[in-house]
Amino acid sequence: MREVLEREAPHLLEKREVKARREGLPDLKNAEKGKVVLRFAPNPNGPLSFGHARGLVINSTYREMYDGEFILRFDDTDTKVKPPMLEAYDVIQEETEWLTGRKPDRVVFASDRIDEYYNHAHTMLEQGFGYVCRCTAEEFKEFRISKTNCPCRSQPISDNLVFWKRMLDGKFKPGDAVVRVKTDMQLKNPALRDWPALRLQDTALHPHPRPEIGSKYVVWPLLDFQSAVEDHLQGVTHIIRGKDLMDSTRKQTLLYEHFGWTYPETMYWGRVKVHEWGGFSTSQMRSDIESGTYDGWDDPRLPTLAGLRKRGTQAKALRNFWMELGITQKDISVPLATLYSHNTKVIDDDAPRLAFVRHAAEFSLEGEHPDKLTIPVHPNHSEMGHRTWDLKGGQVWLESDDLEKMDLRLKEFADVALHDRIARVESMERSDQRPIVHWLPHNTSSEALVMGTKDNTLLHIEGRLERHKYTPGTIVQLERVGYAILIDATTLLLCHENLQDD
RNA sequence: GCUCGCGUGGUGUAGCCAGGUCCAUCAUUACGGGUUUUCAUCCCGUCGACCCGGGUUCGAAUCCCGGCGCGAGCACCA
Repeated sequence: MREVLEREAPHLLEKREVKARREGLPDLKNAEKGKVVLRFAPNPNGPLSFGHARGLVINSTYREMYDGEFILRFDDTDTKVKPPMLEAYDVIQEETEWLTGRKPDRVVFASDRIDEYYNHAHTMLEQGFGYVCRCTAEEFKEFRISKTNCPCRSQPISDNLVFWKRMLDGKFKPGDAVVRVKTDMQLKNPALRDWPALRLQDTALHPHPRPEIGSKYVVWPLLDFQSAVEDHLQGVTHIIRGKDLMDSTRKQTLLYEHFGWTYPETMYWGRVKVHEWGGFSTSQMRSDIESGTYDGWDDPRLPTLAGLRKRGTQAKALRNFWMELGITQKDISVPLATLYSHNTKVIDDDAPRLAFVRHAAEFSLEGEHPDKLTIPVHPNHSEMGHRTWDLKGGQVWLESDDLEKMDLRLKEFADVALHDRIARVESMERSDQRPIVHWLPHNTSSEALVMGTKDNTLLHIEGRLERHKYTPGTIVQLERVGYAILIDATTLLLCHENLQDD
């Protein structure tokens, strides 16, 4: 068959290659191995959220694919509306390393680069493609809507330079003056018309949280200007970001044309909502934490990286999750089950099994039975060893919900019949089809607490936990309950939201 | 309103740029079955989709036009 095709229609064979399922991310346009520079630029107004992980995963994966460079940049140029949080700078760097598996090649603080932005603003005014606009925001909005030039647009360069100096010297109040990029007020897209590049901020009242910056500057660049200039300065070759920034690309391209620069290649992803979480914003979480609604940024109910990590979500699972979504521009809504499925695949092989008996009821064991029991740590991995239970004293704990049936098989142990508070051993061998339940001997267990989340509330389940020597942070599987991470020896947190129990 | 973008099973995703091998990929969910002395893991199976209408073409998920739906931007936020 293949020979015939090769002879008669070789093009059909080539097509098959093309249609094979693509592995991983699509190729970058105009990318040369070793010469790709990517960046991820969050506002450090809080720790990273679930959504930020996409930017980190996609950009850092391309860094690996192309043996390029990855920059982590703090876009911390707003001190009032979305003020940075001092602790976030370190937290974000640590979280970035955790998620991507290595440190960024460069870390850039926009607030350290203000002089660079000033220089470019000055160039812009000097060369006449920017101007100082003294209209109010409302006045300018009218001009934007009516496609008419604002009076400031035509003032001479010398005036612009004078006004610029007065801005820098603090002679204007916030709102009194702004530096705009001259584009064209006739542009079809209203968002692009003479967009603002730098504005004034009252940094006496709203100082920058970094002590070395504080109230040092009153003129601050806006995102579109700062980001555009910095991308050029850092030699960024590819920008991959949310499609909400599409107009940013268009604005910035106009600025690049003025400067005679070439804009990087861009790609976008759409909006992602997680069904169970709905909408969260960093500022909203911040105020909810301050008001005590949540325990902190690592509250497991919160869609933060810290919260996910605390409940045992693995970096690898997050990476797989975002890689699977890829970079389509579709706006999507995904269920947490998808993330949990990835996480389960990552953790199961390494999760030692432990018994946790919920709402435990105590029984006395009667009848012939050994006083010791040895069972595997992991049913699929004998190399993980075994655990030994001490049955001396004959006191055992069973789960309240399992007591509806009087005849039960204690897992890995014996068939028993329940009567009052007595469990009589009927057979060590499995003798019938009675249900198999997990259980614990009194001597090998302690009281414990398992926490979980459900519908944005915290669950607390009390019970008996098998004795163990695992350290906090270990992820175990509680048999018949679910995966959980150790907070301390007798406190655990369920990794995945359990939809059917309790 | 203006501007931009996106529409493949319940949820995601591949295929679309370079039309035929697509009665459409893979994953997830649900359901069923198997392995297993866990309601876990693993394995097998089943259900299930090209937004609508025209056009081009021998042939359209793929190209063109129109409609509809959804989303984003139009901040002196990022």
